Amino acid sequence: METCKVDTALEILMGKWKHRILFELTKNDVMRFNELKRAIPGITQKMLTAQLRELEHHDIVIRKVYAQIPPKVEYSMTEYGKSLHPLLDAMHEWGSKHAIHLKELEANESLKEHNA
Amino acid sequence: METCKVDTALEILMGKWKHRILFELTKNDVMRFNELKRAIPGITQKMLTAQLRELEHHDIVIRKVYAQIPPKVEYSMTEYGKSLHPLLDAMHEWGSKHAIHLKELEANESLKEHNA
DNA sequence: CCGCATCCCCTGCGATACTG
DNA sequence: CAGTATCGCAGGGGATGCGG
Repeated sequence: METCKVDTALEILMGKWKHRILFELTKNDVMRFNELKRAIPGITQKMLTAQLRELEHHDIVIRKVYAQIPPKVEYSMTEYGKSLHPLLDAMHEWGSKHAIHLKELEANESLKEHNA
Repeated sequence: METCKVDTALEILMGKWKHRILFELTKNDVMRFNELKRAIPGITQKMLTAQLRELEHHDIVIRKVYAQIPPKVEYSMTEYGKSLHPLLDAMHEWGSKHAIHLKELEANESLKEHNA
């Protein structure tokens, strides 16, 4: 195998909010629209809808509509989407360690500036 | 731990070419500028430079300059950057499987269109 | 409650040309 | 060989308002 398939994985995560949505859906198995919106500070309705649609289109997330008033829509990960869990966990773990590393870097840089 | 650190990991990979660069640098331990450029079809000099600079700034990649004419610059991953290897592998592996899943999805959709 | 439509801005990226 | 400098555009994404 020669070609790089990392981008194929990244395509799924691409977009400013997709990973946050997935992160929430790994913590809570099933969530309603506004529940997600509240859980993700800063996201707009437009973006939440758009990103969810893309995830749905990629068969990562499933959308369940209850025909009632007021409307009720539930989102959850598909069985296939759940195959992303280990990956998300790994990224989360690496990210946590990197956050620490970042602080060290910043500390060093402010030292340099201080000495300059 | 409550906050999502997946984005911290994604920040490293963000940008159209970063993952490709890292992918090459996992295959070949150390590469020269033009060697990378040749290995990554479609990338421009500007982008290659920019992305390398960011990776360098994040302490993922190291840049070694030889003071000679013609110039010679070598890029390689830092020890710290190598901690990304397992993650990149995992993404590559998931991506490979997903590429197959994608074909099934497309097949289903063309079926739907055909029946419509 | 859930979502679509519209407008607009900003930046990521490409193309191209120039230097030590 | 290994970069910088400049220009320009497409589209991702924010703000806002309407609709079932």
